[in-house]
Amino acid sequence: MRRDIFQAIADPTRRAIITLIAFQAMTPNAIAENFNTTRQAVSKHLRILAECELVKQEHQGREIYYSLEIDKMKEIDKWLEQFRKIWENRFNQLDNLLLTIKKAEK
Amino acid sequence: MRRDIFQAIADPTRRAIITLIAFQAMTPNAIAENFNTTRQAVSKHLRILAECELVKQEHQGREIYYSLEIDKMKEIDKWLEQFRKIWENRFNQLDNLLLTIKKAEK
DNA sequence: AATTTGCGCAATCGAAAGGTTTCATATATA
DNA sequence: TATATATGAAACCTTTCGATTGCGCAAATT
Repeated sequence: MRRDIFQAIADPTRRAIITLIAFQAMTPNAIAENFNTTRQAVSKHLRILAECELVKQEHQGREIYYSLEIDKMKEIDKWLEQFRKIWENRFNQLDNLLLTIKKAEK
Repeated sequence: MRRDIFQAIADPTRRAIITLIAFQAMTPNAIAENFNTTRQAVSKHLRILAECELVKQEHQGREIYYSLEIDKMKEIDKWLEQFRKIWENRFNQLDNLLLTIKKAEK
């Protein structure tokens, strides 16, 4: 199935996993210890994250270390870009308003 | 049901709606004209967006104008913050590497 | 060689998602 | 007042999601 990064971060457990492995690679078992679910459930989440290339695997013996593909996260940032322009502009408008008020006070 | 902004933006149609009404308020009918679904389907999406306060309504006679609650979008940005630090740091590391190479060339 | 450990995969299940159709209601228009 | 229009809500259906259970396989350990 076609996976999407926005769909990937929709699930709270997956967001937690992302945060967890952002700084250090971890095995499925180690990750699962942090949640109230089975290892298999975590494994499924990892598969979804891997499908949309949000995580990368590093095999080491029988263990698999998962780590965050940080560049992929930029895609979310990229989508936000269009809106950031708006809210920054709003802020400028507020600036202008405050300036107008100050002028009026003089 | 408890709605979540990340769940809200998981659906591609909802993301398109968000982009559509980011700059100007629109009625459900006008919004629906842009998609290959019924007005009722769009209405459902709007309800979900309203539930997590991503859109605000402005009643005007029998019409309802929907517009984006831009501040709510910042919550996504806020979550991204922690990762932005990482990828900016990566960039600095690359900078340092390039610097080291330059030094070595001398 | 036998057993334990780490892992992914497949089957199954209940809940939720997203869509359509049908309706009820309020406002505009004839 | 009768009719058309804009909208939300409810009922229903199919697909997808997230979780569990049971399994098989490869690597480590005994």
